[in-house]
Amino acid sequence: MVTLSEENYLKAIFHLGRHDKASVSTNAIAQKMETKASSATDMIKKLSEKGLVDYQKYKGVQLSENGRLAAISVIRKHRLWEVFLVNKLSFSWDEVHEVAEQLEHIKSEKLTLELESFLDYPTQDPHGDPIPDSNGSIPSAQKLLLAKVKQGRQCICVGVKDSSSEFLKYLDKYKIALGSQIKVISKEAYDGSMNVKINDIQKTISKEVAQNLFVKTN
Amino acid sequence: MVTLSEENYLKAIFHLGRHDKASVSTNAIAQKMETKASSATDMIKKLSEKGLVDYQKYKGVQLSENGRLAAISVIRKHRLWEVFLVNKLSFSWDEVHEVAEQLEHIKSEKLTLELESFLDYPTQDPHGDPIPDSNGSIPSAQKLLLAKVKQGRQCICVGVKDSSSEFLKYLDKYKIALGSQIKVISKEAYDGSMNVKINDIQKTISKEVAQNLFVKTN
DNA sequence: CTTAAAGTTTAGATAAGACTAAAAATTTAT
DNA sequence: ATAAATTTTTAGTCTTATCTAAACTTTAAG
Repeated sequence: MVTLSEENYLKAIFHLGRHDKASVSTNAIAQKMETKASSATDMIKKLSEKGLVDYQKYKGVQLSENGRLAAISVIRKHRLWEVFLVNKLSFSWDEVHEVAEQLEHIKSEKLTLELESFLDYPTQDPHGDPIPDSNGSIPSAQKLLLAKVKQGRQCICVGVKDSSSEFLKYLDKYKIALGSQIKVISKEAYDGSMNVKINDIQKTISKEVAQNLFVKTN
Repeated sequence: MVTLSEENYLKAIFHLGRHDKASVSTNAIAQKMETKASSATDMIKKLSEKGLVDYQKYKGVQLSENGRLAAISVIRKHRLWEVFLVNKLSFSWDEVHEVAEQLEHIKSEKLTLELESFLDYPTQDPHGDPIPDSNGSIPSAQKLLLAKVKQGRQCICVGVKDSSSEFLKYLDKYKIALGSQIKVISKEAYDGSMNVKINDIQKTISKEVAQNLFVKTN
């Protein structure tokens, strides 16, 4: 049995180890979990004893195969519930996180499968993040940051890197949503800002925004 | 903040104190919670300090107004989720309890309200139990046990007293569901069994079954 | 009305998960 | 290459919810 707390740690380790595949440091985990390094060490030991992570003292951890599957299962449920909250109940994409953090821990294989079917097998959550399937495979989205898009190119918004409520509200305010057409008119070398057309409306976008918006070029 | 464990105790006390309004004994609570009397005492003290129950040593407990509201809130969520599982996902009425026991603890007022709206404001769960509204009022169902129905009377199945998986499966097997028409043909004084017509099909029903089926006479 | 049985509470222990403070290992800088 | 800084671990404590065993109340029997 994986406890609620263990699930949260596994999820944190998964997210921290996502990009570079070096091992994840105790401090990084503690920071993500908003706890102290000593607490992280305690939990790491427990996860290690349960075979969910590979751990060597002072060298950080990596998820084992079982740990990875457990983490992905939680992430899958989190994202499915987010879709439910937005598509079926009237939550907006900046309101779903906290509730999904609770719902992701509900233990029922049948529930997850039925929910997935009820939602018509969505492949991404309201922020554009991919939803793992029941085998733990994660559909890879070939997406890039808007900041990387060359002048003159057209693209489609497919996700956000920062899914904080503040950023999502900013996007809502300017009618930027998943699927929005974005054309890069010009880029300002000085501050990294961009001149873009979003759904045919011209707007200047800061570097901060461009670095937190994922797009797909077409 | 009411913890998960506290919520479960409050729910247990609510159900135990439902019928007679005498105070609920420590042992009864311990038994319902499948724990020891000493553990129940500990929790009772905690609930008492939080003002959720009225407690006098050796005299049992009663829910305070706040405790009652907290218990009802949990029951409301439990029953709404059961409706969701049966009406929206394809759970049968004997499969919902365990999952609803988890879902009932999700904390989000908005979620509960939106869920209720999504389900079109149901007034009872799949077992015929009333769903409290957001103010904590419980619609009273004027129902009685099938065992009490007089010979020759016609009635409608509106709920179950025993919602164990075994009983619900028995009912499914003989096509007895909420809304089924039941006519009492005759009653056997010796063993309390009954001869009934259920949706025009004749059947003999044991005392055990008749004492666990709620009906409304018309 | 006294005593035995039943029910309840207290005392002391345990496990999970967190914390503080201090020790140990590693990394960085001189 | 060693000292300083940083990171990580250990040791000991706390809280929540549980347990066992023992002590204490209440109830029931005679």
